[in-house]
Amino acid sequence: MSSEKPTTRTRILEAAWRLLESGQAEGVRMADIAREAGISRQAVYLHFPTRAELLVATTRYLDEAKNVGQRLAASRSAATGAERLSAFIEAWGNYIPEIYGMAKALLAMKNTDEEAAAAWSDRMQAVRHGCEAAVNALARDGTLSPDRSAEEAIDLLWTLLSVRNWEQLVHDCGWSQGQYIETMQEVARRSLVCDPR
Amino acid sequence: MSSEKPTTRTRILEAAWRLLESGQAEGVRMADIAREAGISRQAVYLHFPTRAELLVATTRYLDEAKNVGQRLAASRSAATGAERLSAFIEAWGNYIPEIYGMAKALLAMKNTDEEAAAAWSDRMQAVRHGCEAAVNALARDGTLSPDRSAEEAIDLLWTLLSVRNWEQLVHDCGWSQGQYIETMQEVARRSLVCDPR
DNA sequence: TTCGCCACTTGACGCCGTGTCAATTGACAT
DNA sequence: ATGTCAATTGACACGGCGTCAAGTGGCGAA
Repeated sequence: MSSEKPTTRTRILEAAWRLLESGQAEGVRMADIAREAGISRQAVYLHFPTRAELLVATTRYLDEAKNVGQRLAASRSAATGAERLSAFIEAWGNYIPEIYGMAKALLAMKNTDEEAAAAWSDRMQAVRHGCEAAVNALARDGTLSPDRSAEEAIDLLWTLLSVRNWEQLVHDCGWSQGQYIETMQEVARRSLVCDPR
Repeated sequence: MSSEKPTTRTRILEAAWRLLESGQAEGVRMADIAREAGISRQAVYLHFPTRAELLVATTRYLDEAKNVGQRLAASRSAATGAERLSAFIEAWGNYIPEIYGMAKALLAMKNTDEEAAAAWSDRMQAVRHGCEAAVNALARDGTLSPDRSAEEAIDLLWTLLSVRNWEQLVHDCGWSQGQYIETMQEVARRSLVCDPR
């Protein structure tokens, strides 16, 4: 349905991806993407009506290429709820840096663009479902901390794992990726698991 | 040095404040502020060279009016480190909603404007110092969790208390302010205090 | 009173980035 | 040869920010 030839459309998506990934996010204009794709600025508009839709399409393209679904699926096979929680944090946490450029651009557009906001919210709901699954696994085991409702636990975990938090710890505070993962796992365990082993 | 007459400058600052506070942040243009202040758009430029500087001046004005320093000082008088941590989280957490409009605007500008980025970073460093003081108090008591260096503990607390996290929990997840404060206190306690009472 | 200063006004303009439009080119298919 | 379709070139409108220049009106000093 969608993968036969190295089309212009694809070249645009890859150009956008390349620029966003290794990039000052905000500084990626339509003209830049066009140049990177070796195409005129107007040609981009032949394929994507607005900048927002191009960004959204790029996220989808990325998700496909990077195969998020499959990665997060790994956490589903964990035996206990606590293990599942850790596996999920590791899977998602290691995915963040790969989508960070995109995320930053989308997050910036979110303020002004309805569509970008919807797209971002959609992606984040997917993460939230992962959080929900992890919390449910804990609840099933009876190891979910009793201090919080399941709903609150999900909200909390989801917030803890936000891209912004990753950005602040890894970029602003200079944490390593490993440090980030381990700490998040531990904070989550201590905050959500009733007898944090 | 700065408070004698209800000057135009002040009216501008108050107009900006009013709009940002009860507002769609991003939708606050120079022209809007001017109109709100009952002044021509150009007159604003007679007092503030750029939008960024106006926003920065507005934060300063707000800080003065709301008296952050004094509020955070309260947490300094707590007896134990753990109490100090809780008091600090409460003080800062309750301050966030009052500056949220400003914060949002500044945060949005941060992407593109050097000066806004610096101003925001400056404000956030102040919060970080509060975090540092709380962590140091724990360390002095010997109740700082041994799993983390003091530096890491500060980074973690600072991140936990970010405006973005407040926004996500209170606005996106619909938490009440009380729910937010209590949960943050508990997560911080469990993550940073060695024998979380 | 008159002059000059100063804050402010009005209105126009340039810059930049997004998005639109129209006219043209060139390849490929039939 | 002709039609189609992707892409090109170049121009333009719009919205925001910031600048510039030429007023206007009020108030204090001479």
